[in-house]
Amino acid sequence: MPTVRRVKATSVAAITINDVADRAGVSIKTVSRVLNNEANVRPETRERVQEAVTALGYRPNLSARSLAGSRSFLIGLCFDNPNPAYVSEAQIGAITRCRVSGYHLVVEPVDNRSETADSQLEAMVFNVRVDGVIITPPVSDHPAILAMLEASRTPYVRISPERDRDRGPSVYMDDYKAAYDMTNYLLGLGHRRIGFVRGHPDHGSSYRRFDGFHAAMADHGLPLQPDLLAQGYFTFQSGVQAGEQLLRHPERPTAIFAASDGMALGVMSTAARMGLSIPTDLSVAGFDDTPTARVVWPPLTTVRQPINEMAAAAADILISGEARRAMDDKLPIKRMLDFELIVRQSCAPPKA
Amino acid sequence: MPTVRRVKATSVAAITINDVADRAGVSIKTVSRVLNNEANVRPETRERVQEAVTALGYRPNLSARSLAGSRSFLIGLCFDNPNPAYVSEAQIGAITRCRVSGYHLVVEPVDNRSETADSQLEAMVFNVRVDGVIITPPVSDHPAILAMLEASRTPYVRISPERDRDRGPSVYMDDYKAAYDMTNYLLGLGHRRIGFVRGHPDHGSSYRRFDGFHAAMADHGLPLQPDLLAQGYFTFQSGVQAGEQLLRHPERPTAIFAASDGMALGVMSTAARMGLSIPTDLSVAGFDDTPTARVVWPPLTTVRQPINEMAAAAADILISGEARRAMDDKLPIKRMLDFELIVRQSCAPPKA
DNA sequence: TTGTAAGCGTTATCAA
DNA sequence: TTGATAACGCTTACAA
Repeated sequence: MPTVRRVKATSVAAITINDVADRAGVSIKTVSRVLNNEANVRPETRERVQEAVTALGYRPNLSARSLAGSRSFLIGLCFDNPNPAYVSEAQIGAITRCRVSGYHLVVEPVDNRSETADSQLEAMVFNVRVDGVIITPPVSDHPAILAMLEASRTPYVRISPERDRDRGPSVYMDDYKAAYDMTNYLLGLGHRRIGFVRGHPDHGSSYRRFDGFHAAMADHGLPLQPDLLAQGYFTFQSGVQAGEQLLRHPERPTAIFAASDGMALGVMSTAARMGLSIPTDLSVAGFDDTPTARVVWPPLTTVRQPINEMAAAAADILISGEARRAMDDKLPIKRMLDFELIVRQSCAPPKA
Repeated sequence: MPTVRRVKATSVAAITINDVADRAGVSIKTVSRVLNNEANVRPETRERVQEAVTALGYRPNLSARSLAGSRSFLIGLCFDNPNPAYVSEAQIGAITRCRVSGYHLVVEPVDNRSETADSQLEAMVFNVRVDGVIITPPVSDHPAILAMLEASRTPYVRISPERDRDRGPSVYMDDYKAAYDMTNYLLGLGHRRIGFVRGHPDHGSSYRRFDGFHAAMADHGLPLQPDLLAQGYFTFQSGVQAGEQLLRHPERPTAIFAASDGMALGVMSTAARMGLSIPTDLSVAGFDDTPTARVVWPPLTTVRQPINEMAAAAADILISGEARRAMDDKLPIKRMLDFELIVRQSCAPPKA
């Protein structure tokens, strides 16, 4: 009876650090040094090792590195899923930064409303042992998740946190300045009676956006007019109602700036129902650049969040080790990124 | 000078299999047996071990398992990004199945048009050593990627492949039956003159959808009328043109079934321009259930692909080991999943 | 049914 | 500047 040879799954025995060391005529420790860009390796030795690496097509085994060392080369991305476009962009941004340093991204969708959402993340922290976790909103405010991460001393970066903004490293955009700039844009078109639809009172960004609007108006010598202010809740429906309130005003605004695209769309629909044409009779601006914003007619002028860039920055903070150092030193890390004003066709100078 | 004690990143020394073995009064091998659900462990021993595991909150180190064994407990998900909603649903589906078996998902966006897209995946295969890769369309047809995966003997599952449908395991939906059922639905509403907008001739699904339409009509004794057929290319614009062609017909159809939502939307816009109201004057049905489908007015009746379920099935084929066995045995694996008919308000019985 | 011992492929220690 | 050698925490022979 012939002997049955069991072969490993990957039929060709993978090339290891030993093969490289043999070929380069050095010890594995030296190969390791070159791989990790450590100092104290003679240039010619380094070169010889590098030659062997490429010649052999050597790929360090991540599991072995992780087991022996202190890094797993894995970053976790934790998100809830209300907005696929947001999550998708965040993933691209994070991956882009990860690739540069040979890191990989492990995704972990969680249910943000669940009290036990942290247990879904635990496997990533304790079994996979990711080197850090990026958390997108609204999960970036989940108390149990933050607590679990801190207890396990896992570095994390929050994207656009709302509450406890000084807790742990975070990356966000300048809502205030974005609203300021958008308001300035409308003022530049010649508008003076500008209505504003506020965001949900539970969200910090609502206040920052309102303050930006307020400041721009004030800088143009235009005091706040309460009858040009409406309260919204980030929803389409609340935008419809805010639109009704603002547009049935005897001296109705020539422009309305809503603190979210959803509400801006609601305003547009109200305007349409009232026979007002956009942007001729009314200019409308939104905030967020949702996919629908570019599909409606006329396409909505709005603010794009730098989602991609924020996620990349978050990955960078993790990979560079800043997050861990900040954790040890109790230093806060904050990176504020630039938004983008997306000018489409929903705004025009006021009539006559 | 006091001694500086360097402590590992995770301040609390992690609990290992040794701790569990000690507490349970067995050898680590027995703990390993229990962990991996191996046979030949006395029930009471098994219980004792399990007690120790929960009492200690033991979490096996994935890197160690991966290094020693043949599994990494990591599945890769490879996708291009034309459609965030699709990718997002696929991720949820894959993760759901992964969680059941303690697997995690590593994401890898690639540029499908790039000839060297496979090199982006190589790190996942050779460094991370994922246990398998799920590939979503259109990457599921990328020749270099499939070749690389096969050469490295990495199990993979293709979702909705178009070309070489017998190459490797795949999961897809029944385009034929979906088109058949949708046509039947229109026939059930009383339509007899039904126009059809064909999909892009380069896509296999176009033919399967057309065949389903054709068969349903034939089963109702309605022969194919060439003047009720229009060629489209999955785009909005091609839908506009197809709509013009079909609707300027002297005896115009009472319903139009387009092989994609994009084209259906184009048909709707043409109808609106011609003063036809939907669904009173014309019923329109689409295919794909894109996000826009539910936003337009009237909301579009369409077919939902079981993206979530397909990804879950793909993960299952990988995790269960079917994919690897199929690779060894050269057996094809195919799983066809059920679609869903999404009835919204764009279809109604024909007038009089 | 259980245990001993030898890896798995790296990084870390410490001596040369 | 280098290199033996010992971890790292598990699985897998193989033995008992």
